[in-house]
Amino acid sequence: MPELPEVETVVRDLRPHLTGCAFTRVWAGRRKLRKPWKKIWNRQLVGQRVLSVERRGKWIVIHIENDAVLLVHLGMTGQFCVLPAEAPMQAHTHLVFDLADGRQQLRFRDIRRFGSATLLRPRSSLASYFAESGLGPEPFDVDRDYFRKRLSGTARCLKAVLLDQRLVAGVGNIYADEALFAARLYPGLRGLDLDRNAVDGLRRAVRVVLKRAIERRGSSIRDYVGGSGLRGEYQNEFRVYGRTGEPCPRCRTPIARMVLAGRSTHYCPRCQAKNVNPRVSARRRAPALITEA
DNA sequence: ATAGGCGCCTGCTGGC
DNA sequence: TGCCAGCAGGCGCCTA
Repeated sequence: MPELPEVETVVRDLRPHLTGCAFTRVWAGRRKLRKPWKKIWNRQLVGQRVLSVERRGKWIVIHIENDAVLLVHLGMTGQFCVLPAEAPMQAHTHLVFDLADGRQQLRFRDIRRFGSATLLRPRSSLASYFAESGLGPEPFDVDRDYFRKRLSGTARCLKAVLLDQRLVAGVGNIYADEALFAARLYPGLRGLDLDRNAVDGLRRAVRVVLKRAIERRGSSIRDYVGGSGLRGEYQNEFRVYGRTGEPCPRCRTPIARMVLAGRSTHYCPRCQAKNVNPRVSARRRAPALITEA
């Protein structure tokens, strides 16, 4: 579910509630998440204050006193909210952290349990944790040269490249499709098919789409809510994602759907050209890419 | 190196 | 009405 804009929204919502606040009690349910929660972490967290709440890619990073980090991933259906302690406990709530004021709780809820919560100690292991997974740079930190280099060197399709967290961290299925539409690029093009302009355009599109989605507090299709329980609004601005058969907002051609990199992929068959730069260089059209619909 | 397939989970929708 | 297949915002593992 949650991609960079959703996780960023959660982090921004949680930050004012958690920063400087101590955990007074931790409760963990029996059913395990992607990684099991260890009982010893309860004791290690109680009495400790939150130093900061940050985001890295799709990860929520909560720095705690006592040289620890609470690392949370929302998977597909994770919700991480501060709620009044008396709020009814919803089904699929797996972790509850009582906050020092006694009136509020931080709760982790996850229907499909693809999410995870881990306590890392010491804090310095955070860097190696991300390094081992090869987590790439934040999209807003990526410069032109890096993007050109990584794109030109790969025969993988653009959709797969954008979903690969090692290249750029935080893009998921929705924003990959939306960015490719914004850049007018066919998702099945290979990285090395693109000229410099196209690569630069894609980098720009990723940033613009993510930034706008953050402004709209992310996208709520079914389960996603921010850290305050509020839904996002960007789903109202989708141009292709989930709009199979509806008219393209630019040219009215029906939006098409195909499976790429194992994921449902939505695009406009007319304005997302299979050749790189249709208006400028029809010559560059690669024959292998203009067959099949 | 990379694509494809599966598994991990639950819940909802649409077709018959 | 009921059943079943297919689908869903993620990711890691395996195989070819």
